[in-house]
Amino acid sequence: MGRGRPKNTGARRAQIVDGLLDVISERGYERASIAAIAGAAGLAPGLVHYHFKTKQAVLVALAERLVESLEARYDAGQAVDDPAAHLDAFIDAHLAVGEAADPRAVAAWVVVGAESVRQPEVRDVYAAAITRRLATLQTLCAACLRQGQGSAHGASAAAASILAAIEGAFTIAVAAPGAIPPGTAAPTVRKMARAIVVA
Amino acid sequence: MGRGRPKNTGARRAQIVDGLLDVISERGYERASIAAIAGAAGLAPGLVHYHFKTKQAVLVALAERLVESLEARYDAGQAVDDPAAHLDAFIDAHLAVGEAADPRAVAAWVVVGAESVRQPEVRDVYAAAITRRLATLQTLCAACLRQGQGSAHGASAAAASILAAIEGAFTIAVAAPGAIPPGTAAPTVRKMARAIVVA
Amino acid sequence: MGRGRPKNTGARRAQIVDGLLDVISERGYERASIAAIAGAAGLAPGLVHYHFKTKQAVLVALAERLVESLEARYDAGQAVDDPAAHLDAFIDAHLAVGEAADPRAVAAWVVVGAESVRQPEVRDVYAAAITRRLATLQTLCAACLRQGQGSAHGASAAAASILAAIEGAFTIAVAAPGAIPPGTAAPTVRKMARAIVVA
Amino acid sequence: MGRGRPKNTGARRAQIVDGLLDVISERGYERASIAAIAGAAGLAPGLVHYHFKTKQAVLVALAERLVESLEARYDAGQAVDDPAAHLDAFIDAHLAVGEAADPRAVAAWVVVGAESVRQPEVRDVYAAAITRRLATLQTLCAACLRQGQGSAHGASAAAASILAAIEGAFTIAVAAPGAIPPGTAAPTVRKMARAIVVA
DNA sequence: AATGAATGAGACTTCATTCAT
DNA sequence: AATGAATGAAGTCTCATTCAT
Repeated sequence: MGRGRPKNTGARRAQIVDGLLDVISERGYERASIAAIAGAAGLAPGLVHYHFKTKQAVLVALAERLVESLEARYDAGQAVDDPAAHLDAFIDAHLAVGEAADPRAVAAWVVVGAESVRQPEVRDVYAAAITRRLATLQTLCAACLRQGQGSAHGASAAAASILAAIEGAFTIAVAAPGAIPPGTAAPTVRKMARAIVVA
Repeated sequence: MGRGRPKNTGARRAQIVDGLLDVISERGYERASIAAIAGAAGLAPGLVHYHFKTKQAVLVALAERLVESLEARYDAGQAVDDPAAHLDAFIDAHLAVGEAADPRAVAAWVVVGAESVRQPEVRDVYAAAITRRLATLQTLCAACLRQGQGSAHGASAAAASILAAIEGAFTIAVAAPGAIPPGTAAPTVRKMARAIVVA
Repeated sequence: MGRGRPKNTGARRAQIVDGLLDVISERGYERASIAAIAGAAGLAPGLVHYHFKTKQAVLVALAERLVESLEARYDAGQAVDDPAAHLDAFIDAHLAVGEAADPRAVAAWVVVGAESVRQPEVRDVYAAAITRRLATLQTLCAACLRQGQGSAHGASAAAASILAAIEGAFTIAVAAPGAIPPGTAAPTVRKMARAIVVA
Repeated sequence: MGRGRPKNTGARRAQIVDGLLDVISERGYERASIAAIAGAAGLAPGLVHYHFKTKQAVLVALAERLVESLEARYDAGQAVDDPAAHLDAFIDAHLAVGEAADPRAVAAWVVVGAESVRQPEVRDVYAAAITRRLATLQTLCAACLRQGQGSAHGASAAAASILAAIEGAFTIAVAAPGAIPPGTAAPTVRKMARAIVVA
């Protein structure tokens, strides 16, 4: 007896998450029906619930993927030794996404943030990502501050400011497009960051 | 004249908007059914559509009220003459809301931002508020910069950074509560603002 | 003590029936909400149920008015002595309405016919009108036939044909406008009538 | 291929249209709620919107079916060569339906005519059917007239009269049952038709 | 694994009717 | 007589989920 059909669960799950990303970034979560997700993924509706127990599970999977790809993008740029350069790289990793690389991911991320207000499972993923990035940022800020002023005092507040500016730039880019001229968010936030970790 | 039942639409509309604020801040827009809104407002469900044409119209009214109350809060603090003090007042007006005064309003504002991704009528209100605040901030930043460095160069970028930090602090406060220690957002952003409009 | 406010029930009722005629002829009975009727009549919604017990009563009143005005139109043309002329006058009285005089009344009449399928009270009015007109027509046809062929045989069938042609012309005029060129219905049916009551 | 559940949309759609025919002919379109339609069809309410996008689409499908069956009924009787016999066959095809064969279809057709006053999509179907039948009738009348009087003059008016009489007989049969004795409509209209295409 | 039908709850919205003023 | 608010019961439609094939 053969082994039956080869498993392809991983690929199918990815395909479905892609479908949600498509729909969510164009029409929001409320309009992201199972049928719409399946349609965007090129699959039959019934298959979604074969690979995911609930619709919410798809959203959580998407949130996880967005976080991973953001973090991967930053990790990729880690070679140099200058703390200030690291900080710039961190900001670019996030806001480059926000402007050029993948507007769909940004829109989806904003929606995930909003959904996390009410879906605890989503919030867990979102909050964990925020916390992790805050920690990373704090380390970077501390290193910069030590080099500049000799002490790491204020690193936590600086990290919070920078992360808030990044997330806020996402929100504004999606909800009030045009308010911030394209291409200016990354340099602006870089400049702001330097101002507070050097002084 | 004076015959017949007196009108009370204004009061009822406010009551309904209150109901939406209640529900939205606790359970999000998706769960804010007409029945839930009416229940929170202590009214019969049918009344909602007597005073508002659609559910979206209630959301728009709520968005408008949130904007108004934010702007009123800032306007109330306008007496001094020092540009830096004005900038501080602006930030406090927003982030004080975000932390102490009315967490329901902050949660609702974040949801409005997310809904505005897909509902053009909501986006109009949201984007207009962002644009207006950006303009105000830019004026404030320009005044500060002229006092400090003699020229207003960079006022636009500074304003964008500050507003992004404010909006981002809202999002994070709602979606990842605890990531930023309560009470620190306002002073942190104030410090950041000073760093970039003085240097 | 005075006599209080002078009664104006008759005028108000007519006004309300007018409102229904307006709405029904433009949007059909299904869309004829009390609010829409009152709006078209320039009155407050609550007043409709003050003067009519139910919405259906308004429809019945409208049906009665339509019937009356049709019959009045025919009666007005009754002076001559030639039976064939009377028959022509009868047809013109109906189809002139159908084409030039008042398209609103025709549309309303077609809707009344359809509503009478399901509302017994409306059907009573409609069926009574049909029956009455059939009797009138039969008399006219009999007179014509006697003059032509000496006997009234076939008057009943002739009357039925003619009335069916009239009602059918109404329906077609409303539901398939353009199928019958305007202005041709009356002469065509007149010709047809003459063919069957003379031969 | 062959895997998965087989499609059955065609059969289900027909079943649902049947349900609407049932309800509409007994209670009118206004009472034909989705629940009532589904109930008459023996299906769950949700299924209706799985197979039809809107309720109106069901009505349009019903209108199309009524038209098809009428036209099929006439086409079936096309063998002879005598134009007058064709004309008789045409009339019988319609009015036989109206009297004996399927009173439900007649009632439904009258309602469709009334609904077409306000629903453009329904009107399209209805008007197209009227136009097509008018064209057919005109050809038949022209053939009869040429045989009788040598010229086809008046064929158009004759066709309009006959079609109006047919549609009117439908309306009267439904809305004022009993006004025309059962079984007399077809011979009466046949006689009328002969009178105007022979003279 | 996959397809697509089926279900039933619940959403928004409309509206006839009643009622307070 | 008149106004306009209030109610609650439908109605249409959407959709996550389940299930037969």
